[in-house]
Order: sequence, then structure tokens, then C-alpha cells
Amino acid sequence: MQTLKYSVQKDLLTAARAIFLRKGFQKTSMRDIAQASGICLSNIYNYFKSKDALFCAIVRPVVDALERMLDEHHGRAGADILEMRSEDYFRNVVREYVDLLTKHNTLLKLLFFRSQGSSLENYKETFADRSTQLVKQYFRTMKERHPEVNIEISGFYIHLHTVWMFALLEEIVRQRLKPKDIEPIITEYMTGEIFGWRKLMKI
Amino acid sequence: MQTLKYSVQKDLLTAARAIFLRKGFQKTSMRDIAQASGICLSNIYNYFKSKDALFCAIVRPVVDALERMLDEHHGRAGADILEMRSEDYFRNVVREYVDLLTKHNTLLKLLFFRSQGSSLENYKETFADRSTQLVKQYFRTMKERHPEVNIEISGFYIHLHTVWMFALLEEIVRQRLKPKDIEPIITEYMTGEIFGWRKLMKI
Amino acid sequence: MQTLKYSVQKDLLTAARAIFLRKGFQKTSMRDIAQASGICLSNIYNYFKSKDALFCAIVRPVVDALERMLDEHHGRAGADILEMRSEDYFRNVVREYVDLLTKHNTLLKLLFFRSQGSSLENYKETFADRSTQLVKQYFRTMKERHPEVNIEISGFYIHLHTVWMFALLEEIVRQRLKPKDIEPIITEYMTGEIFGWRKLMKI
Amino acid sequence: MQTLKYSVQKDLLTAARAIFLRKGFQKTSMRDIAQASGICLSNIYNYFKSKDALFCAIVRPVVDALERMLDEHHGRAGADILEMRSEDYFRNVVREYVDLLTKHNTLLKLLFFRSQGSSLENYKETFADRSTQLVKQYFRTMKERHPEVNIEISGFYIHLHTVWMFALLEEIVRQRLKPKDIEPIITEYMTGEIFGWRKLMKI
DNA sequence: CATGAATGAGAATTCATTCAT
DNA sequence: AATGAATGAATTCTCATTCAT
Repeated sequence: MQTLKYSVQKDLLTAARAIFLRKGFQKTSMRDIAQASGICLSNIYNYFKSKDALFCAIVRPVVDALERMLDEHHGRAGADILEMRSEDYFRNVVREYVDLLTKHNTLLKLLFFRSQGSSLENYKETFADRSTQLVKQYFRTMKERHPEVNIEISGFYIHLHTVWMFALLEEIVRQRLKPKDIEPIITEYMTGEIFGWRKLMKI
Repeated sequence: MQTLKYSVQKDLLTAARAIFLRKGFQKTSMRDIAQASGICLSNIYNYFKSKDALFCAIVRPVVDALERMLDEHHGRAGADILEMRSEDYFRNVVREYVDLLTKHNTLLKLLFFRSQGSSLENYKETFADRSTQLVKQYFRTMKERHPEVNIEISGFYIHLHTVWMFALLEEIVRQRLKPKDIEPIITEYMTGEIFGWRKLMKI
Repeated sequence: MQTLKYSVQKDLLTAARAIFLRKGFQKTSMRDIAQASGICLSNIYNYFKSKDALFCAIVRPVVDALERMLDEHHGRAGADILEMRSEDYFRNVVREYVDLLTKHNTLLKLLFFRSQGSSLENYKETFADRSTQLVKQYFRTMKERHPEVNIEISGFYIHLHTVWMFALLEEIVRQRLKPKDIEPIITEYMTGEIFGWRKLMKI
Repeated sequence: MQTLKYSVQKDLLTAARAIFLRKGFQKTSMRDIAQASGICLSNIYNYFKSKDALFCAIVRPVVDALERMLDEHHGRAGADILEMRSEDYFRNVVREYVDLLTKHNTLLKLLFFRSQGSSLENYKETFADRSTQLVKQYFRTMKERHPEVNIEISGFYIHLHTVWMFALLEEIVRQRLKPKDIEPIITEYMTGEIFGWRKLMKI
């Protein structure tokens, strides 16, 4: 198999993205997509094996980006917790989020609010859960290295802050903020967050 | 049509609520509800004119409660803004939220996370939008009364905090917190919020 | 649920049977059946939950009859092997087969030759296999009771004769023989068969 | 179009045969065949004009062999009926069947049990019918030459024995008997058959 | 010869809702 | 009020085949 005709694939993805965005995964029918993209209904299946696969393909870049962030922040490769206090760390985190929002504005919306009925319908919840677990694990590891750090923080608190982060992303996406407006918001939010966490952990 | 049998209506609502909660509005079929409630499929239509109407009826109490809160806090009947500084106001607000969560735990979940496909699928967003508008209007009114109050607060900020409030409610619902655990969380959250708002508004 | 409207169910079964018989399970579409029976396509699903279920319902009587025969002939309730020599046994067996053919002529054809694609597509093979196993087991049991009986008979032979039996049934069905013509054929066949088996087993 | 590449054709036939054998004609899709053979889907149509034509081409050798046998045994070129009594005739017939089974094991299975949906789906029945007609005709011809021969044999009997023959072939194919095991079975079967026929015909 | 792309018909099944009694 | 029956539109997906290059 060679690569399929590029322009058709592109038309398809573009049209599908627009409809998914407007109507959500479940209420969008393959007919809708066929009609909107001008591609024969059955031909869609030459490009994607199912409606779900099509949705996942559209949304993939942002899923990949989120997975990478999850891994880098709280995974094994994570930095030392005391870095939280450094300027560099702070700027990095901000840039990451700004990048995410700038590049994947629409896809975030799709993934978080239009995915019901697809295999990604629980992605947000799952992500928050996994994030919470990873943070807990990360804390335990850090505790060994820095016994003075307080890690008596409830799962509820951790989870809530992940969810709030998402809510912030969502708001930015919803309001279609321009890149230059995004950065100060993220900066301000992160300042508060990091400050809060450091206070809790006494570092 | 006259007086519909009360017990049937109750069975219906109870059964439907349970299924909507488990499968969501869209994936729940009228057949599912008929089967679970033991009420004949076509008889359901003697009680509710559509699937959507049934869902709305179930969820109505919490919608009413939210509307009332919206009205009381930011509507014309709202209190003076300087009340924000009083202990009473604070305690009232906390109690209101605790009440809401205690009484309508399940319905909140339904309304916020199981309503896709129904006419209430955008309730959360709509609520936040209306809330934002009301708050802005309220600020303008208060400005006339108290010119010293700063009301230069972005719509984004207002909207975001409404959404965060919802995210908090959602977390509490999700984690099935018990009433006694809810109060301290709300109290803590409200303390931070009111403090933040007062700082911004310089009151 | 009360019993569904009898006449519709009957029409449905009758029409479906006729089409299945003509075109086979796989090539028959639910549309075909709807059209032929004059019943709305989706209404069929109020009577049978799937195409397969419809087919099985049609064919059920003959499946039941065959299962009963299998059980009675070779199952635990089976008679002593030496009964093979009695007149009564012989007449019974003949009558059974004549009955089967007389009552279930059409259904046998459906089950054996029109079931491809349904869950019963391998019924004939499965039946022959199970029959072979049961016969082998039966022989072993009888060997204990009558050590003089020879049971050194290959699985191939047993299986082949089951299959031949089916082929005979099939021929009778195919040719639409009348009841009175069936009996002599079965009688003759059985005479040969029982004679052959007795010779092999030396009883 | 000219000379189609031999090796491609061969790959195609080999792959298709394997899949038809496993899944049957109807459940095998041209896509399956394309994938398994490594030949581009649309290119298959340069070699065979339809799925059916492909199936027929695969199965052709065994169809030819069967046609030849039909012709030689009962057709105009057939030997005198009294030859039935000779050793040579007997050995010839046995060898023929053993050859058929040895050479065309797989194709027989395809033709008899995997052809539903193709134009050959009724080959077995058709063959048996034609065979029956030919035998009847042959009998009439022989009657003229040998008036003492009894030809009062029912069509049912003739047809049945053809079908049994097929059932035997089927069993041998099904059980994957090895060539050396096939011969004794055929020999034994033929002994009985010829003996039976001669007795009936009084020759 | 080979290939990727396209096509239109058709498959089973589900659903909210209405009808007649 | 209650019920069984009916309906028509919709849904995802599959398939053999053809087209254009």
C-alpha cells in the first residue's frame, strides 16, 4: 500500500473535525462526514477503518502531546522536586502549556468535550486518574530523597488540581484566546499553583 | 390523561434516573427504561411526552436549585456587594453549596456528565455564561452605589471561576464524599475565593 | 409481555421458512422476509431478536426431535445392545425415522442444507460427531456387560454410517416422498444396517 | 492483457484456494484474497473476471475429473454392462476413485462443502441428478442388448447411491485419510456396491 | 500489468415515537 | 391508563466491481 491520495485524506480529516466539533462524536454520522467532505461514504473506509479510528486519528496529535507531558512531568524521568523552586522549571512548564494550547486548541476541545461515544470518551478522567497516581508515586520517591518534604496531601486535592488545570485549558480553548493572551494567564495560574504546592509541601 | 398514577410516575423516574446515570442520556433507550421500570414502553408517553422531557423532569430539582442560586447571588434580588465581608454571608454561601451537594449529589452528576444528547447538554456552559453576564451586570450596578470598588475584572476570570466551581462540585460528586467531608472542603475553597475576589475588588 | 399477535408471528414464520428454503440463510435478507411476510422490517425484531434467532425458531422442532433421538438411542437411557436382535426394537427405530421424516420434512432440509451462515451451520457435522462419540461410549459400556461382543469398529465406520443415514434422510426429503413410500425405504435400509452391525459385532 | 504473468496467477490461485477452504466462498472477500496473495485487489480482475470465475478456475481440475468419470462410466462411450462382472473393471473403478481422492482431496472439499454462494453451489446435487439420468438411459440401452437384465430399479435408489458415494468421498476428505488407508475403504465399499447392483440386476 | 481510489447497493439492527384498542 | 403492535428513518459498515492512470 502506498500512501493514499493526500488531498482526499486531508479533506476528510478537515471535514470530519469540523463536524465532530459541532455535533460531537456520537451525533455525527458517517453520512454527515461523507457529505461534508464530498467523499463517497464507503470510500471513507479506505482511509479509516471505523468512525472511532477516524476520530482518534484526528485527535491523535494532542493525545500524544498530553502523554508526553504526563510522562515528562511525573514519570520516571521527572526532575527533582526541589526544582519546583527554580525559575527555569517555571518557565519551562509555562511554555509547555502555552505550546499545547497554541498548537492544539481545537483538538483539545474535541478530545475533552466532543468525544462521548468514542473510545476516548473517558480520556480526561483517565488522564486525571493516572496523573494523580503518578504524582503520588513521585512524592513517595522524593520523600526518600528529601525526608523533610511534606507529602501528606490528599488524593482529592491532587485530583482536583488536575481537573482545574483542564478546566483552565478548556476555558482558554472556548474563548479562542490568542497566543499572546494565553501566556499571561498561564503564568499567573502557574505562579499561584506552584506557590500553593510549595507551601503545602514546605519546600 | 387526567390524574396520572403517582406510583407509576415515581417508579418511572427512579428507574430512568438509575439508567441515565449509568449509561448517559444518549446511550439509554426508552426500551431500557421501560424494562427497568416495569412500565410498558408506550405507557411512558402517557407520563412524559419525550425522552428529553423525561430527562428534564428527573433533573429538574437540581436545575431549579441552581437557577435559584444564580438568581439570589447575582440577580436583582442580590445583596449588597459589601456583604461579602460579613461572616454571615460566608456561612450562608457555604451552607448553600453543602446543601446543594448533599441533596442533589446524583442529579448534579446527571446534569453535568450524563446529559449529552438532551436539551440540557450545554447547561453547564450556558449556566457559566449567564452567571458571567449577571456578575458583570451586578458589578456595574454596585459600581454606582460604591464607586470605590474596582470592577475591572475580565470576563475570562469570572467565567473561569464559575467553571472551577463546577469542577469542584464534580470532583465531590465523583468521589462520593460524605456530607461531613464536604463542608471543610467547601469552606476552604470559599475562603480562598472570597479572599481573592475581595483583593481584586479592593473591598 | 403477553403473547404477541399470533397471526403475524405465524405469517412471519411461514414466509421466512419459505424464503430460507429457497435462498438459504445467508442469501436471505431481513428485507426479503419483511417484504414476503408483509410485516414491517423493524417489526420483525419485536418477534425475534435476530435473523439467527428467527432461523433457529423455525428449525427448532426438528432440532429438538433429533436431540431426543440421539439421547434415546445412544445416551445413558439406551437399551441393552442385544435388543438389536428383537423385532420390537427394529419396528421402533423404523417408526421413529418415519415419524421424523413425515413431520419434519421441510425443516430437515432447512437444517441440513440451508443453514450456512447461521449458528446451526455445523449442526449436521456436530451431530454426527457427537453421535459417533456416544456410540463408542455405549459400546464400551456394553462390552462390560457382554464381553463376547466385538466392539473393534473404527470411528470412521461409525461416522460414515451416521452420515449415510443423513444422506438417506436428505434424499427422502429432496424427492418429497409420500409417507407411505417412506416406510418401505426405511425398513429396507434398517434391515441392511442392523444386519451389518450385528455381523460386525458378532451378536 | 496479453500473456498474464504466470507466477502471479499461481500465487493468486494458491492463496485463494487456502482462504476459500477455510472460510467458504461466501464469507471470503476479494479483499481477503488480495491481502493473502499480495496481489493488488483490482489486479485480480486482470486475471479473473469475477470472484465466481476465480473459484471455478480453482476447482476446475476436479470438476473436469468428475465430468470425465461421469462420461466414461455412464455416457455413450461406456463399456458393456456385463463388464461389471470382470476383475479388471472392478480394479479400474477402484483405482479411479483412489486417484480422484489422492489427487484432488482439497478441491473436492472446496467443491462439495465450500461452494455455497458460487455458481457451483449445487454441483453435487446436479451431478447426482445427471448421473441418475445417464444411468437410466444407459440401462435402457443395455436392455436392448441384453434383454435378460433387470432394469426395474427406482430413480430413488440410483440417486441415493450416488449421494452415498459422495458422502463416502466427503468422509475420506474430512478425516484426511492417507492414500494407503483410502484404497481398502474404497475396495470394500465397491465390493459391496457392485455386489448389490449385480444382485438387483440379476447379472 | 499494476495500482490506489472510487462507487453504489446492500447488510443487520436500533430507536423514539405513534396507533388502535 | 395501559398495552402490544407498528413504523420509518437512521446507523455503521461491507462488498464486488470499476475507473483512471
